[in-house]
Amino acid sequence: MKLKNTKALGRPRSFDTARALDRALLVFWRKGYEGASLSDLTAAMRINRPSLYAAFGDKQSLFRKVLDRYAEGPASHAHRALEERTSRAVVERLLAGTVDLLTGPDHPPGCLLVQGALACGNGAGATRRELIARRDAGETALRLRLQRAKAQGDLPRDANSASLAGYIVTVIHGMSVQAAGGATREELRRVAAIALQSWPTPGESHKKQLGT
Amino acid sequence: MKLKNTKALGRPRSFDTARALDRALLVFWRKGYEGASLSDLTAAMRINRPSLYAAFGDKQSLFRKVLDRYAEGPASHAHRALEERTSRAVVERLLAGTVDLLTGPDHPPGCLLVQGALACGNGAGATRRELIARRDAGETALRLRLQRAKAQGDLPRDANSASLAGYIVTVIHGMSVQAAGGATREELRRVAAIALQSWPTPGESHKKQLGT
DNA sequence: TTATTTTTTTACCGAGCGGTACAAAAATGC
DNA sequence: GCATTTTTGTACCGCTCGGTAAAAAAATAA
Repeated sequence: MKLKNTKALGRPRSFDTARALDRALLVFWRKGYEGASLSDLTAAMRINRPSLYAAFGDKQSLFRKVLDRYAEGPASHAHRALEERTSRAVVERLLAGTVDLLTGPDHPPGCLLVQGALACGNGAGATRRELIARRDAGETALRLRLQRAKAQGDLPRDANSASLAGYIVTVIHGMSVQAAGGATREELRRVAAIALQSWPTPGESHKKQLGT
Repeated sequence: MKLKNTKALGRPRSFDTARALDRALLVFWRKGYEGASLSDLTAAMRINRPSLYAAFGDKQSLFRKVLDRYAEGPASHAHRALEERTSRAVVERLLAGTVDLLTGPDHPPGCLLVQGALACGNGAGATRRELIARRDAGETALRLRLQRAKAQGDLPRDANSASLAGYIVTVIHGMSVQAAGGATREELRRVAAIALQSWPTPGESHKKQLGT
């Protein structure tokens, strides 16, 4: 953490970096990593190119900062959902919050982590892998939360945490594609409701689910 | 239909258009519409640029022909799945065939209709909308099949065909994202199995599902 | 004031993009 | 043979891409 306990030397920056990041986020969200050109970005951020490079580094570095802001801002519901008391409440809140995110009126539809760089040219391979890693991190966090639920008797002992987490994450990613295609909030809520029907009840045992 | 009842005039084409299309398909599949450059395409197709334009038109026209070939070839399981006798068999076969497609060893992972152009720059907007239309067509075909199932007593009268079709398509699109991120065939089969658990039983009635 | 530091502005770079003009090459028709 | 038709190979077009050099501008330090 850098403390600004004294006046900075040199010409002061004329823009707010957080605001500029938010504007860059909207561009990447709508157009993806490759589809967002530096001209698109600088126009939206209302800064010129050298200022962008001085403040955020190159395009890939800017995108990573945007991803961090996305996780702390628009997608922050996911962290809170994992803190619910029961696994059922966790996935209910996770799905409900995701539907709201994917169809929010103040930004492009869909999920940045999905449509940022799903398939891309050679130049964006590193960014694509970065997004895969962040999606995997989310799935892992949910899996660990479900394992805890099993230890607490909140899920059947024969429930498969990894498969259940994979299922929920799959539904979330699928809803992201649906939202990018124009699905409405109500449609996605109905999808989420059906998805929840296959959620195991604490006492119940599902024959086809085995192991950890 | 043009019949080639006589020898064609002029210099004969030195490549097989179907083979060339298959090679272009692999490039678009892996890199998406924008990520696939004309140099990528001509190199993979083993033809030069003017030959490509003469045979297939511009990039967008080539992509549409590739989409048609994708539907008739690798993704043709979907048509066959809809012909199963019961709605349960339809979705089981649809999911199983989709998992095999998404993780096939002879081509890139994932679904071309999803990762072809999910979010993109201004130049690919028309292609993006084309993919949305094709995904919607698939969802509509499934919805109509489920409506028929209801009429035949194969699904509860209070089942919502549109929501159920939306749910299955969402799972399929989500599995496509998972596959693009490296999910294995076995992982996706477990996801499909869980997704099927919320499929309604003919006689049974689900309180939260209403209407058509 | 003058020196120093940082940001802004303008202009530009080489590379790659999608797309095409043009002429040589290879077939058929006569 | 020779004209005609189509495809091939080469070389190129204007444009946009991500990224940067260089100097003017705006602040602090002395």
